[in-house]
Amino acid sequence: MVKYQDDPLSSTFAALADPTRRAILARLALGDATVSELAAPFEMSLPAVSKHLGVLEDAGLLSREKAGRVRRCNLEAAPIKQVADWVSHYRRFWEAQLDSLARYLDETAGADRQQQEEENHGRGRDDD
Amino acid sequence: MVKYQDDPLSSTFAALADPTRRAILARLALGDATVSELAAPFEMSLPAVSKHLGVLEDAGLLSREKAGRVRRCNLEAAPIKQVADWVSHYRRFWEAQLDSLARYLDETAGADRQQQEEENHGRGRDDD
DNA sequence: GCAATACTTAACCAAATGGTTAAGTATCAA
DNA sequence: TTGATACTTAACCATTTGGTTAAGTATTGC
Repeated sequence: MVKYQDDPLSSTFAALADPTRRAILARLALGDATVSELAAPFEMSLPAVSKHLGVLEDAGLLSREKAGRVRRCNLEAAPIKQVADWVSHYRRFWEAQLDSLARYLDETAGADRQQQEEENHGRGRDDD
Repeated sequence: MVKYQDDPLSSTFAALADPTRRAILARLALGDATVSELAAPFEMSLPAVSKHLGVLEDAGLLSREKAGRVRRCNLEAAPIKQVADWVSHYRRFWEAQLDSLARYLDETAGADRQQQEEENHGRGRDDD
């Protein structure tokens, strides 16, 4: 079936699709750490964490340098920038939603305010 | 093993970790479309596309409304905004890298240029 | 009503994922 | 050199994923 291989964005998204790995990245955002330090907060075995680190490393999100018998892990943000770039193409869509909400609020607040109570069944989004 | 279930960010990332699904979203960014229209560019079977749409819908990235015997699919950008928010926490890292790269280039271009060839084993990243 | 259209659902398969335990490797410390 | 430390690798397992084909379900048009 052969997935990704030369599809960096897919492997980045796949790497990020796991809460353990995102927690590891969050930890690394505070500063570099050894494998044991990264593993400590999790209940899973060390090999399991090691695999997660492998996935992150394959996705280019993490680099490791051996220093004696410990491996120092560093966050590598470049693939996240790729994600940010991909995401940016869709920004207008959620902003459009906010825009039309704002426009709606403007309109109702502006001219015909008395209509508000008659037809406040409108576009009832209040979870933003 | 029970994954995600109540981890929207994970299921969003997982949904985005497939080029077919990202292509579908890109198509939907041009306007809504029926299932057949979405399926047309791909060589895979219709059920396969249907499954992809199911994954996107489960992740909240797509909504479908039945109109007669066709299903109109719409892009839903809210989960992508969640991704953008997550990503934003890491923005400073790639900006920092670009900064330090710029600083490094400034330094090497500036003062001691002759040292470059003696120690260009340094931070040998050239794949940016 | 009957056939075509536009799907979805079911059943199946191979490969990938995420975990385990056990064994291996490299380094430090005594 | 021997043992502990810090991992990684191997082998295994259950579940998920992404595809297939075949069958099922609405809806439309004749």
